[in-house]
Amino acid sequence: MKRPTIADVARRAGVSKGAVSYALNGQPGVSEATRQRILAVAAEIGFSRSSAARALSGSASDAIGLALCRPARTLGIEPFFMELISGVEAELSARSYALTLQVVADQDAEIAVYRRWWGERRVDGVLVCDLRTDDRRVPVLEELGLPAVVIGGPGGTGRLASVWSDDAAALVETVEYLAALGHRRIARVGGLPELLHTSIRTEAFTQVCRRLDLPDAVTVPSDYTGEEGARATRRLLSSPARPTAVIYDNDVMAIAGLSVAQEMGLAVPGDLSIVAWDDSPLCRLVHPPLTALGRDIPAYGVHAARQLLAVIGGASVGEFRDETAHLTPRGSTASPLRIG
Amino acid sequence: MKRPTIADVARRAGVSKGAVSYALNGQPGVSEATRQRILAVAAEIGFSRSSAARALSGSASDAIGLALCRPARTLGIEPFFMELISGVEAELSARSYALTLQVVADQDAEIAVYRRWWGERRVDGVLVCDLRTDDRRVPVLEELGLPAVVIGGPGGTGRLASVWSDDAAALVETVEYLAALGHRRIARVGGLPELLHTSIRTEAFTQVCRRLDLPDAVTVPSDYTGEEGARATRRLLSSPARPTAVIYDNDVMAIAGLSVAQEMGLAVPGDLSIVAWDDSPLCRLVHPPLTALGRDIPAYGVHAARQLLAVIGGASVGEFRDETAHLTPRGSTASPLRIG
DNA sequence: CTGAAAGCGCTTACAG
DNA sequence: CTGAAAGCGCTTACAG
Repeated sequence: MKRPTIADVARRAGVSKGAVSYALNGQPGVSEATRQRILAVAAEIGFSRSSAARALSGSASDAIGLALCRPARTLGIEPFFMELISGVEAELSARSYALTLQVVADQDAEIAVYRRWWGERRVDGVLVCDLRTDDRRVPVLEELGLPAVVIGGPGGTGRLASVWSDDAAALVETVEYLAALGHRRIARVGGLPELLHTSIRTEAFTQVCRRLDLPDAVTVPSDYTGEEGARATRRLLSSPARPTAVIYDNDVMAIAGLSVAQEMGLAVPGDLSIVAWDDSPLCRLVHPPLTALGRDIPAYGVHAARQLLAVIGGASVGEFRDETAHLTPRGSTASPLRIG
Repeated sequence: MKRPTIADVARRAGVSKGAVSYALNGQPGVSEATRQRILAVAAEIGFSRSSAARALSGSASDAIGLALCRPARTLGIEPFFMELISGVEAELSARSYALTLQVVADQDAEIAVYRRWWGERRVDGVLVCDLRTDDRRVPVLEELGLPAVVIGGPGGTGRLASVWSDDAAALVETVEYLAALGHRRIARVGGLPELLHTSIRTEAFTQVCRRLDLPDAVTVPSDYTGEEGARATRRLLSSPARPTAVIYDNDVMAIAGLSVAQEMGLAVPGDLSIVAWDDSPLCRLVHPPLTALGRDIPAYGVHAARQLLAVIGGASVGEFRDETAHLTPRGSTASPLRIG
């Protein structure tokens, strides 16, 4: 059984194929009555336009691309991407756009995917994640002319549109909160050092600690996995002047840190306060629940998708500053116990 | 700057467009020398075939679809889907297939998406998740003739190909293990009751408990969220004959259950043993680490994708039985303490 | 407001 | 083994 084409609709509605096309695209060229009749016929015979034929005729492919460059093991465990995707989807489905997903091994593979997608006209634009310091993907996308929105920044996005959140401000708020509780030795377990937002956080951390005259504002680099988070925590808690508070760059590492503290016989929050970035349901599941920096990630995805659709639509789009993460104090932070 | 077409390659290589097409598709019709020359020219000018034109000419669209019908909040927190997707991707990228993802609100929306995808020739086939008892999607896909592989079963998949794992066997192994430790009152916090694998597990649970002569083999239905997992656990632990062991249908609920037990002053595993399904890094992060039922989810995705590509290729494909989940004992299970 | 026609970039019989 | 040509299903100027 062949699927109906635009010619079937035209024949059945007694009009030309062109008229059907205009009616379907909501363009002038057909009377309102004709348009309604055509739409009714199309619905009746279950017609939907071939996306291939549309794309070939110069229309958009009505799909956007998202290439994810993270090893499978961290992809699964971090809620961030799925939440982002669900937001992106919400915006795309509303406009009948499809999302093409591709997991890539490294930046070169990612760049090759962009070239292929654009060459094949498979996507109308892409969302770029995990912006790095001095990111090689940015100039390639600029050169290709592939519509793109970078999720990250500020800065480092060249002439590409972007959506970002003020991580520096969120970090400062957190350190000030811990300092107000009486903490003096605050450490941080950071994310992948090559990511731009990691260096933005690290820089902000160093500066605010200097301003508040806190010593030893050490950041231990990590990779977002629980194993590395645990290792970094052990190292920090074994040091002679161990910190009384640790800020983690994601929820998984924070939970691993909590476990390590308990293993080592340290009370949380009595002996150690813990703050997690990327608030998630996980933070509320553990005992004590974790104080966390959170924001609406699905909404972030919605905004990114909206920006991209605007770029695809030909609009001149710049930076969009999303909500700043806010701190939700829970049971894992308190004033440090007086020692001796 | 226009992107190169097959005509550009043909002109530059001094052959017809047809020859280029044959060369690119690895079909007979061109000599090996010519093929190499054509391929070299194509690479040189950065040519890739328009997927739209290919699809329109009757070739495959080289994309498969995955519609996910879960609320955003559970999508993010469960590693399962991301792990599955990373496996699916691994198989697809190797064959240059794209993955089109769509998050849908309910089964009707999902069915509409299948109809649209097929009508638009946007995908060559689909992967179907979260199989339900008496699933309405199955007959629709059969009628449409859309190549599909159902992830789930056994049973309930009609004439569609499927990939499944023997949850009943895994559950029996778990109950026998707990019984061997001396547990008599074992409960279970189940997943969404409408999912087929939930009812398969529930049925297996009831039967093995009867066989082992264990009383009160109660299953509390839930929805995979931490909140519901916590609520179900509170209910179980407050009952007069509280269980000494609980099996959870996912990791998130198990972690929530652990938290509740600790809140209520019950020692794990002394007073309560906990087993989590869907072993994940999370299970190793908490304290004590959770005994869990696990299997290789990315591999499951690889197998599902491979099956689907076979179906698309016209092969007659049936059920594929994947690895059975195996139990990894960790600190959350032990013999129950003798009660006074 | 409508109809006939060209064209998008491929694939694939069909002659040579 | 190669070349010329039709056709996939749309969109969009271009005449009427």
